Amino acid sequence: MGVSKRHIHSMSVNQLADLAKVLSHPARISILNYIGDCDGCLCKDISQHIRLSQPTTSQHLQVIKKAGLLKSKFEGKSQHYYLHKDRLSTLKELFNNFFVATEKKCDLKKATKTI
Amino acid sequence: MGVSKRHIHSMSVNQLADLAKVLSHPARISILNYIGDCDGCLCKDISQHIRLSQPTTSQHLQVIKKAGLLKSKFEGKSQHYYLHKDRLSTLKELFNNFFVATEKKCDLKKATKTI
DNA sequence: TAAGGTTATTGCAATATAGCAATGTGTAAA
DNA sequence: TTTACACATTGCTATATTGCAATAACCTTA
Repeated sequence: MGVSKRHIHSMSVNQLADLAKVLSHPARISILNYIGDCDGCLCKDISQHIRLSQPTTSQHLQVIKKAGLLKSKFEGKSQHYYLHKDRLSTLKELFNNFFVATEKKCDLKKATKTI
Repeated sequence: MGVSKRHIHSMSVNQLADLAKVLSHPARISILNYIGDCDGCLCKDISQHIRLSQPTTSQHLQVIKKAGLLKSKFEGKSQHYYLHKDRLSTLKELFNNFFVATEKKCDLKKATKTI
């Protein structure tokens, strides 16, 4: 029926897919890159830099933040965005584990074949 | 207008986003997991295992293959799917580089701050 | 050639996503 | 209190994605 059937997949698989989805839009990659360069920057600056409107940028920021990859702090009249470094490390590990596990399976198959 | 504005982003950013998009659906993660366990398996088997219809499974397979993560071979009357290990390694590196670069930026900022 | 098995494609409906203008919300300074 | 600035939310349109039934295409083997 065109509805994504999340429930048939395992927790961990859904979790990885959700995090990949955050990275699946170039604007969100650009935003993460820019905040890395310019820790504590504002939505306005980000939107100018990536050349998308302020509302669009704000929405992307919410998506990234909901996934836990950003922190934000209100200072004066503006919201400052920071990378959530620990969470990024976790994410790095999750992706790495996925690839390593997949590679390992290949190697096991190959080893079994040569016996 | 609701059209994704790829052109405003750099090549490498678009490339990473495209690859993340492949992993952004749980069915595709499950498929990669399963093919890892069962190298050379058939669309029919995969579709039974992940409990999605054969057409749906076939479409996901095309998406993954188009990104270069799968190889396939016709043997007899059936198509056998294999992981493209080299390409997976490249992908692993791409993601890793992204995270490492992002982390490094944070560290540089921190170092500059303490000076 | 016909029959059977496997995969790809097509066509459709339901839902999700991306983008922006307009508007609301909240804070700081005048 | 008013003004000004920054951000979030709402409402909308255009497009993309997900899923399956039906069907086509393809390759074996009888």
